[in-house]
Amino acid sequence: MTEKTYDPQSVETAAQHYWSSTRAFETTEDPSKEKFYCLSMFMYPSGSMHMGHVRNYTIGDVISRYQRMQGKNVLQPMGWDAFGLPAENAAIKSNVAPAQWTYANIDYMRGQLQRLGFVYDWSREVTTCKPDYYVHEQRMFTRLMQKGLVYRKNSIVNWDPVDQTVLANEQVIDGRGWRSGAIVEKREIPQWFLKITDYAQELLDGLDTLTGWPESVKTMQRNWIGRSEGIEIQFAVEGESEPVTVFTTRPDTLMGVSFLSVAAEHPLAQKAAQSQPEVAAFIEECRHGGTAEADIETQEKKGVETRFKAIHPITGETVPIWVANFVLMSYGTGAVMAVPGHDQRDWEFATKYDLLIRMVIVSDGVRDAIRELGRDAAGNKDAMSAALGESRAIDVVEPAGEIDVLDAFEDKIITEGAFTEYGTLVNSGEYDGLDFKAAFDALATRLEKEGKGARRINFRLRDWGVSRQRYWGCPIPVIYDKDGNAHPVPEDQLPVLLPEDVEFTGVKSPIKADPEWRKTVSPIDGSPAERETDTFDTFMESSWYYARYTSPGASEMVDGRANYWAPVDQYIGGIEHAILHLLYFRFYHKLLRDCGMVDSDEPAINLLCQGMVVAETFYREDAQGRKEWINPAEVDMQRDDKGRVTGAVLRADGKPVSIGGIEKMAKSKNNGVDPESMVRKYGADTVRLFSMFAAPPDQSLEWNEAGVEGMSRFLKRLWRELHAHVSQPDHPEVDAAALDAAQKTLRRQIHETIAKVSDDYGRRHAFNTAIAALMELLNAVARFDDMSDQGRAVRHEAFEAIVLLLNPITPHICHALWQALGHRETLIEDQAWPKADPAAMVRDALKLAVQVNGKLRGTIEVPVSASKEDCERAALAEPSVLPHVEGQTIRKVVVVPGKIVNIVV
RNA sequence: GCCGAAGUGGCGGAACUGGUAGACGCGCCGGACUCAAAAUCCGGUUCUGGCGACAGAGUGCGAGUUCGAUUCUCGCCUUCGGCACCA
Repeated sequence: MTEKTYDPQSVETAAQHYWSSTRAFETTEDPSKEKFYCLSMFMYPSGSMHMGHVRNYTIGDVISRYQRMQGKNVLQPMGWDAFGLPAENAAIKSNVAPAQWTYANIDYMRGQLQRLGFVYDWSREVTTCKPDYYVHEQRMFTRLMQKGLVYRKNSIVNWDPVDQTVLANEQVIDGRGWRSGAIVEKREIPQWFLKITDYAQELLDGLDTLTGWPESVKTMQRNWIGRSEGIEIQFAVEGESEPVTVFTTRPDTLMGVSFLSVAAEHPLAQKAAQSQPEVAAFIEECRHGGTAEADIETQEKKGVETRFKAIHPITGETVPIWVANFVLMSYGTGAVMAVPGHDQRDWEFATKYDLLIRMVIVSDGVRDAIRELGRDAAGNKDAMSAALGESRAIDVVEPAGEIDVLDAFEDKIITEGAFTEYGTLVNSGEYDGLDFKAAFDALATRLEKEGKGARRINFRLRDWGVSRQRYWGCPIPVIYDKDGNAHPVPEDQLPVLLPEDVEFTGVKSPIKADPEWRKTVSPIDGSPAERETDTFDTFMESSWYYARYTSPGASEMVDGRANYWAPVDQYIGGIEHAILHLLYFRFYHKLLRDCGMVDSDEPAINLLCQGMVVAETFYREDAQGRKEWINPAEVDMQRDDKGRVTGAVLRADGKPVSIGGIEKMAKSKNNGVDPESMVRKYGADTVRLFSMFAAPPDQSLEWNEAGVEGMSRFLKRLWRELHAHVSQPDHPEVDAAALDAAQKTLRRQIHETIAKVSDDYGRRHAFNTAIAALMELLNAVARFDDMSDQGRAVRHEAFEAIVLLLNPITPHICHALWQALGHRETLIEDQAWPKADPAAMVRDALKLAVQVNGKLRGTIEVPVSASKEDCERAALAEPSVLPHVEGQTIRKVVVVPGKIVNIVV
């Protein structure tokens, strides 16, 4: 049992074998125990694990094992997000069917997970590309169709005119198709949508109940949902029967409207294009480029004037209508009223095309300045200065009056940029002098009375487009009859199977290319009909997998077991999923609830978003200046005698390479480190320990092999020191009353460490500082050379604590060391998390810092019972403090009990 | 462009509720052991000045609040994540 040196491979094989042969992590519903559902985002089977996975799953495994040691019934499942684009790309590249590629990857990666010691309940594994999984998704969709939560409408996609295919945003690079290089066009095709907007308000309100989610994620979701209160206003168009409807959150600026802007896809733009070649040409130009919002928002703002004129709903004035490339057809009504004086984007557009800029709102400062001037025509310059800001005030010629203030402010708006804050209305006829709220109410009431508008709550959130024109996805269960009417596939005909044994050569989906696959009959009258050949967005599968884990084998999507396990107690995944996945996940849970499948309102109580794994990059440039990226594993760093990095060399040839900076681990920069090779070299425990130690879980983690070696040293040292201890003669129980000062001190540190580490695991998820505290404890134990009976007893207590506290992170070595400490039960069976003993943590003296004017000048030690006056007296008597207070008047002394004394002189 | 984060020694990071900045680890320097090396152990290591005691500066930049700011407020800079068809 007492091996001399630590051999990770044999220790880990033995522990893993023990866990799998005893099925230690298979879980059943047990109402007598508190449940804990710990879920890490499931894996895309890309072929091999990367460090991001290791980090994600280590965090999940640590939390699961910790909760299990708290005596809870823990569910930790794993599965495969198996549909998606990369399988199609692999199929094209290596001429292997997507299904075959996917299943082979899953088999390999399952082994990788096991070798890292992650203990999942594999009896609950899900694979989303299998019919026994996606049949439930199809059935759910047909039910949602019947509930009216599904509809079909045209929407815009990226179209590659050369490959004749729809491209994902990722496949559009600088406006061109990634394979063909052709300039991408926008194209409208009919697609299926889920009415997530019906749940917009609930998704927004629900965020307030998610106290265990990071604030940043909730803020991003709130902004994404984007609730705004405003008015929908109809502008009649001269000579047209259909008005243009706009939505605005700033009706107070209505009198400042100097034109309307509509999207290129807006019906009025299309109509203008018929008679105006320049409009047609502009719309054509807008068709180029991708659909990504980032591209649209960063491109140059351009527009063209149409022949149409809109009629202002209050003044009856006519204003021009423009087509503009920054108006999104998918947001609001596809048309906006432009108020260049009070909206910066409109201001830039108006400046560029020389359109009218009107001032209709003034700041409170200007309003106050005018009131001031009304009372006292003198004393004007200061008021103006305050109202306008330093730069404008100097230009004002005295004597300034009310008109000068307004003129100067208007001048500022026209030349310097829009004034976008709330203020007081001017140049607005009967509405002059009103503030935002009063103007909003007055205008809303009038427009509603005249039938020209209505108060409205608008959401930025758009309905979820779930159609994809791809092969490797779940077939959308819809049948089109001969008249083109869509019908859900009847439940007894589900699943609609995706053929797996196909030739996939590239552009066209095999189920679209095959004229037979789509042939079916109408569920209404049995006449010939065709299937939908689009497949679902893969976010569909990842929106409910957590629920399926609770009910393996259920004939429906979930069964009664779902309410035992759901909601997830701890969800762990990358911050990159903060909006899309996590919003669809929440939405789908509400759909499940409304279909009577779960009782809860939200799918996950606590959320932890881990940061990325990054690493240094290295490269050499060839003659053309192209960079050849070199893997960090092949490079040695060079340093000066102060340890500063001076350069790096390729180990193979000893010649220098350039250092390219820290980047996210990626194939493109060849800075990925293979987890498998790290496990072979150092063992899974070391890899797990490093990934938990090097950074707090929510920050990015820099992979550094020297740091990994440090972790390996720590585990070897623990092994050595612990075995040295157990080779000593047996020791008695700890007798707290009989301990000497040094023994007491070590014992206090043991219990302080138990308290700190428990808090770090359970509340803070600060695994890095938990490990640091355990290292400090081991350092203290190693220095503690007391070989007496009580000395050995206290040392034993320390080792037991270290092994138990470290177990969630490095479970293999702890499994072995627990038995080395003489336990007959294995650690996984004992499930005992240690408790800190308050009696062992009592101190009789406290250290206080003494500051003079906020600067540290010394420390004092006082009894725990010392009063504020005692502390002050001791501080003023401290020799290192004296020189700084002598000859000075003491103005104030701040004493913070247990922390600090600050003397102000 | 919009939304959300992050920025602290040579490096990763710590300081949890406004109270001793730099825990722990890496790297580097010095020492012990060794024929030697590896491994291991011990000591040192923010910067500047000083032989030293010590003094001064210091948490991206610039202001502010406070007896006291890495922490709170305002304004900037840089880097990263997301932006609806990558997952």
